[in-house]
Amino acid sequence: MKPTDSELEILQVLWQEGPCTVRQINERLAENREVGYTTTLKLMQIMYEKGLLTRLEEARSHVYEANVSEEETQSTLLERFVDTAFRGSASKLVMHALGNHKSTPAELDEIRKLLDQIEQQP
Amino acid sequence: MKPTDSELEILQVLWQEGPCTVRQINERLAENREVGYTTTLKLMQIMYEKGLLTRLEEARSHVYEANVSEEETQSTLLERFVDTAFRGSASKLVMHALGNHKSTPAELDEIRKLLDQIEQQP
DNA sequence: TCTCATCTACGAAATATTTCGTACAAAAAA
DNA sequence: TTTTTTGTACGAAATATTTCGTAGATGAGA
Repeated sequence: MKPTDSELEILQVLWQEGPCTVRQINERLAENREVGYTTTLKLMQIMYEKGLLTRLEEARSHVYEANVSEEETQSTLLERFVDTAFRGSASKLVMHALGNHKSTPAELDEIRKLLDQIEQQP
Repeated sequence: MKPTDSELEILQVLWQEGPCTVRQINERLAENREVGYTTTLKLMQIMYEKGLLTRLEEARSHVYEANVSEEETQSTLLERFVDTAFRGSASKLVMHALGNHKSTPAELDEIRKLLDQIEQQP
């Protein structure tokens, strides 16, 4: 399941904040760009129909929760992205990403450790 | 300039093959999925108007060429992708990419060298 | 010359995505 | 109780993207 750009924006808020009402999401989105309440509502209803979100209808204002994990979504999107933008070459993508040196030394160390792990497997 | 998915598909062919006619592109695209000739033509005309492609009109069938480099396009797309899918964390993306995809030992070595380079800069 | 195949241009349909207005229910405030 | 606020549902407009049909030009071959 590939979320659209707007859907991903909503998922990001839910992954960071946990369960939210439409109003809460809308307020977070509105920090960055202008967006009407019913726009956000409609999007979340669609996402609910698609199974991207679950919701509790007990209170008058429903509480929504992400029904896909951040990790799994990132993997899905990444796979597609590697294919379409980097012709399937994950290492090329990695080089590019590291090339824009925005990573801290600690992060670089973590990557190095991961490399060690991978190379030590037979 | 962010190319759409279809536009990126066409750019990929041009980056691999060099200058092409619409027919050549269409044949390459048709290897993977069904797509009409005029569909490809129209897309390439739009890309020309946007400045994504240049073209030689000397022959009856125009010869198109990419007007944006693969590298620069990858950087643009990557930056956006890191932000939307990985909240701006390039290192998280790298970890995912290395974890999910199989890279050859040679590629992993290259990455390691790049890490060395980055860390040795003051 | 007279088809026939192939090309461009371009309008418009088809599809996908995003945005919003309106109707109506229910809680909260006056 | 009456009014105001806040919520859902949902149709449909607005926008973006993709697809295709048709018209007309041009060159190749009969």
